[in-house]
Amino acid sequence: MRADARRNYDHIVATARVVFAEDGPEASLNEVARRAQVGPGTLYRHFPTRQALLVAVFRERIDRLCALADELAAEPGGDGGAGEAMGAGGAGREAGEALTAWSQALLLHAQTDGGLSATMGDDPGFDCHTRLRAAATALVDRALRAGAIRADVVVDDLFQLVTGIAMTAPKERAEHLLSLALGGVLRG
Amino acid sequence: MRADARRNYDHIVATARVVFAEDGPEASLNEVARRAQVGPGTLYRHFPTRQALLVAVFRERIDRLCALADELAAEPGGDGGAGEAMGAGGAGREAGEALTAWSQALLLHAQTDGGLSATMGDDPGFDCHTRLRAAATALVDRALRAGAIRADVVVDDLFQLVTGIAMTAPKERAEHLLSLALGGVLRG
DNA sequence: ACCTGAACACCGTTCAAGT
DNA sequence: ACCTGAACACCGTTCAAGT
Repeated sequence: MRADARRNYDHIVATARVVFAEDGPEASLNEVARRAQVGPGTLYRHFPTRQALLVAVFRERIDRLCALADELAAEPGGDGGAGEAMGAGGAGREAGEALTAWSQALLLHAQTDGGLSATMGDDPGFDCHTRLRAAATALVDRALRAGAIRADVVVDDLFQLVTGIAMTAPKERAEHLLSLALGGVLRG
Repeated sequence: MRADARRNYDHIVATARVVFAEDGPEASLNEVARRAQVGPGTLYRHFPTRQALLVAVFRERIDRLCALADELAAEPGGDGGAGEAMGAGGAGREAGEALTAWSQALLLHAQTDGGLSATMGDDPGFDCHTRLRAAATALVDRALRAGAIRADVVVDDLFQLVTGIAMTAPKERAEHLLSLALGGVLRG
């Protein structure tokens, strides 16, 4: 990558971060190009779709979310064995708490600066949604094995509840709504 | 209202119903005007905002939802008295079932032809959201008095959960998600 | 190789001119 | 009193022409 191209790329991402924060994820791409002082063609060369630009802007945050999921999944108290299928033991409680904690982090991300848009639409090459889904799967599976959540819950349920709440609820109510929704997901 | 104006009005609504069903609630208003064979100015004269047009298209459906809420709220088994605050009695169960049934109807409406958009944004003069909210309040209050739902639940929680699910979940999964979410709302 | 920016087809919205 | 449709300022996106 040539030096001027690299500079343009970085400058576009930095500008887009500001513009998305101001105007939301539907912000005008021409406006981004204008403020980054490049032609619209240059923006489209680097980021052929809006998704691609959103992903570039939110990449770090998504990395952090994946890392958090990995940490939480690696904690002790994972499996509870067959005898603990009803989730009465401490392992079930910890698995449920880990899932709750991660859901809260995902909700916070989705609510901040339109992080949701970057996270959801699938995108060849990076595919945030798939990565987050994989990270979350470990947590959900562990909770299922420990009997901490309803047996008919799947990973996508978690995503759809969290993203739905992020889209509709005012910021102050979102946590409360998540606690309601998780109340139906968790057991006991 | 002059005869030709009335005819234009009706024709615009009928055309919009088709176009919204085809292209979703973000469909081009110029396209609606074109297909209704009126100038864009005529459309804007009758419907100063997109909301106003959406409301006109979905008015009947919203009326039906309000009527359903009224019926369900008028059913027997409403209050359980102070002694039944833990929701153990049949009245609590019925109040919970009524709330569940109405939530399912609201979900169905929100999922069909972008009914959500018409329902939500507030709109002086008709204000679907306010009307639906009032209708739902009776059901939620009754459920609260009967102890059928968590004490910290408010009407808006119900709306935000249902609309969030309608926005994010694929049609086939929506009912399952609603059952999860209501599992956290309901008691027992 | 990469950038530029004029150009295209659209959008929502308005408003002078008509009937 | 109501309708018309050209016009305006925008949008996303493309692509010949430049360096």
